[in-house]
Amino acid sequence: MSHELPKAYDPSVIEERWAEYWVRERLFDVATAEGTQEGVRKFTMLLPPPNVTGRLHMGHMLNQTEMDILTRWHRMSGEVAMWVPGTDHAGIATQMMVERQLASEGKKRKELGRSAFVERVWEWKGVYGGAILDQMKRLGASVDWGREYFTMDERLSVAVKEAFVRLHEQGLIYRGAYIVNWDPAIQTAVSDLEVEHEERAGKIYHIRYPFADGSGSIVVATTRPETMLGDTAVAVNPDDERYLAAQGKLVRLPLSGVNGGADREIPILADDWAKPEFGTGAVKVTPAHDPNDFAIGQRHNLPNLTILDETAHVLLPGSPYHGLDRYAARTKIVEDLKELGLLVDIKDHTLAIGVSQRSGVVIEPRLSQQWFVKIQPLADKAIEAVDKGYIRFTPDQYRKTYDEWMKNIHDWCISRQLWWGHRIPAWHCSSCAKITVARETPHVCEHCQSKEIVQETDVLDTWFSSGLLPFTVFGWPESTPDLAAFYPTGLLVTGFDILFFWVARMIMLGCHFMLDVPMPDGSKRELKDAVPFREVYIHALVRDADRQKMSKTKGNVIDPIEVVKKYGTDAVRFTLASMASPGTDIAFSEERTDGYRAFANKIWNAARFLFMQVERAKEAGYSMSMLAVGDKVTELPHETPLETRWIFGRLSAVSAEVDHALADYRFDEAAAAVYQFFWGEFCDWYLELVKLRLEFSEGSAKNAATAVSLASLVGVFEAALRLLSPFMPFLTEELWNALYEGKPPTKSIALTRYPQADDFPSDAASVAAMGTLQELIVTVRGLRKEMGVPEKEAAPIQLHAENRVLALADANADMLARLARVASVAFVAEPLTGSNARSTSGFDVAVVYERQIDVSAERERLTKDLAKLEKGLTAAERQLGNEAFMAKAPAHIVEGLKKQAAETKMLYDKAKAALEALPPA
RNA sequence: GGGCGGUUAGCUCAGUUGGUUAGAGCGCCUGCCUUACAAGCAGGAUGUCGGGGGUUCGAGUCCCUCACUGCCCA
Repeated sequence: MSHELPKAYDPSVIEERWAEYWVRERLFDVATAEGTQEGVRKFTMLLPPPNVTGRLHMGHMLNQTEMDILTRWHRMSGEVAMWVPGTDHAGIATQMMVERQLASEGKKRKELGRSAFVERVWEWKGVYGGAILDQMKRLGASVDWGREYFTMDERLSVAVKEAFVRLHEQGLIYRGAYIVNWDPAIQTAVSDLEVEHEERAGKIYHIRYPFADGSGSIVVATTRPETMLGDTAVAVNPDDERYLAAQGKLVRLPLSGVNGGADREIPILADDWAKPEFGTGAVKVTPAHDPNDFAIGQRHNLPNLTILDETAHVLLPGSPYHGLDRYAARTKIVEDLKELGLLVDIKDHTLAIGVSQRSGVVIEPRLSQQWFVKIQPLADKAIEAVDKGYIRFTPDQYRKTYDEWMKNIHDWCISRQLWWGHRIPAWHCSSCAKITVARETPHVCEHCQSKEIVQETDVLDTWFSSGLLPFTVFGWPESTPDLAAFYPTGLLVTGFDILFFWVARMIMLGCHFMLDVPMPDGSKRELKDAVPFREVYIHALVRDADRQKMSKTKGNVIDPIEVVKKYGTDAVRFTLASMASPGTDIAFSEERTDGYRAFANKIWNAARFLFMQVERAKEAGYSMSMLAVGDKVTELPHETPLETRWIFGRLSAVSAEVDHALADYRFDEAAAAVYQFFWGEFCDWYLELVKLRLEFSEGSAKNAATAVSLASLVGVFEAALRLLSPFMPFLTEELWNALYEGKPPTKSIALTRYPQADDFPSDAASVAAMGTLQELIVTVRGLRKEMGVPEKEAAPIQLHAENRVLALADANADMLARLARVASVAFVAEPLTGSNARSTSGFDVAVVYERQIDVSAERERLTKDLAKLEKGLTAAERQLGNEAFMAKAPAHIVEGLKKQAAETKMLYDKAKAALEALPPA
């Protein structure tokens, strides 16, 4: 403690040092052995793997702050706390990133070829892929770096392959031609979840299709005229009387002729899908380019005519539209229809359009061969797991959201037409056209033994591998000690945006695969132990200070690293924690962060003060020894002054409060409790009061009260640092180490014990007595201010109260003198009601000071007070006069109200007397 | 179209199973360079709890309804 601390806290000079130290010393790595010990409590959690191409954003920082607070809290509470980090190979994003890089060199992916391209991606990953985890390291996330993974790691790839093969063997994976969401920019299928629905202003076109027999025509309505080239029918509702005669007829499809040939003829059929009230009531059916039309096509055995290629250009050799982009084709087709007199009408229409979340282009529904997971059997177990309470959601409302989604789930398209990702372990045979799915690369077709086999070119959806992580990170399919020790994990903390993408899929896949893995003791695993995690905490969105969603286009994105540079990691963490009330979005404001930087500075200065005192004490001959880590303070020597008994009592209560709040994921309440204690009680009151005891000037005698005060000051501060540590790990690490003069009992404050309520003596009488003194001090301060007593001038007071209070004031006259500049206390028998007096429920107090009374201000204050008191009194009396209330309300409520009414009456009378005593205006 | 949430001080938000006269931080106003801290100290002002109706001895809290607003799904 001999070193000097700078006057103001500068996080930038300490944070990087500690961040590096924590990683270098491997402080948060967990050995498997620790997790397998009998009776040891475990807290295990997976980091939602950030995208390997990503940079840390505010959402990550919130997510990681919450996880780090919880992990540090559990760790300090004596549990084996393991938080596993890793990154996701992010198939589409990474491939796009590298393609962009290639483009800048004038190269194309397809020119490079698959294996060279994949090699290139690995190179890219090696150079840039660690960025986001480096950012995490800098922010001090207390993760187990020894267990860091990447979803494309060899061992995880083996697991992915195994999962695929097993699902296939179980008949839960199939391949087929279905309409999928096709991204024409990236040229791959994407899942339903990767499509965002937007409302856009568009048009609806009414087009006349002439009957083939020349007997008339029918008008269809469509928002996508260009797809008419692929029409294979027109549908009308079977009950639509307008079209009864038309059913069964053929129409000649305009513009459909190729190479100058005749237009195709297609049937008019009846199908419920056609809604009479929509458009003209007749719809064109394009099975290969619309999911609903595809379903109609299935019902009526229509041919599927693909007329758009993988890039959404017309694919119809011989047609004048061949090669045109979908929108160019639309323009031209509309023009041509107009010319032919077949365009009946164009109306404005708001259409719901699917946009690829990845590339931003409009999704083109496309018929293609894809791989799917038959999801219902998995979903059934996933529903049961949550339904039976094996997995608990916080906030609880997400349980419903989850349930809704899970009950309306569709088969999952898991194939992607990409090169970067886990390649599907299936081989196509060119001899018999059958497919061989295998763990090891096969040499021959398993059906016909032909050697003409070639591996499937598609890769798996990235979420397929992420969904397996809760068990693959621990070694599945091998039965490893880690898997036995750490599965299921305890908690998952994430945002609602990936509830379906990831959370739901982990639950489905975990429940499915882990049910087959026996328990560590060899018994059969049940669903409750097959779940990937027991709790899910879903946090809100971080918005900007104006509650706007952050977006690159709006330009209101806050870079957490920038804010951290400006205010320090601890201040940003504290801001996020203090605003993280479950279910409420966070409006991130720098003003707030500035406030928490001030909090950090406050603590820093409290430490400076404390170190200063310890120095002086040493010079005065006091010896100081720190408590051993984890030692409880069970009882205090009888010389212990009131304020020290009080602060220990408060410390005990706050420890309990923080513990409860964190157990309920109430980061906001926990942060507020620590903040209020540290600043509002420890700094504002305790430090000021303890100054009374720390008299080290020459000539003052050594005494027990000083010794115990000094030891308590240091002890309470040390414990408070531990209490704060999960929220502000950097500041507390620095000060805690300073406290031990570079010889700390453990390698980090993060490895000490979290303060528990019964670690400290809690004396209710002292806490109550301090409460009375605080009220007295605050009241006197207020009076003095009002009366214009100069700040530095001491003034006598008069006090009227019961003996208990008088005795307290008498015994603690030094406190009153120090904190309220009380020169002397006179005890008076009569109630005090003058304009220099104030009354509380416990006492009347008057400040004795000659002054110019601001009569009008005083009258205003008293009149306001009186009105408030009268209102309260009326309400209370009405209640007490209410027989029903007296009869039905519980006794303690009635008692409380009676007591309160009496107090209010007393205060009312006094205020009234004071008002009447004022000289007339 | 279906579902879920929100509306409390100037701003951002708390408010436990209904229980006494609704809180915090920031901001605002006033006075202080009080030897840890001006990133500070002390004092102060600020609310028809979105509107209406109901249940109850008692409603910010429960129910109905309306308005506004956000999100998810189709």
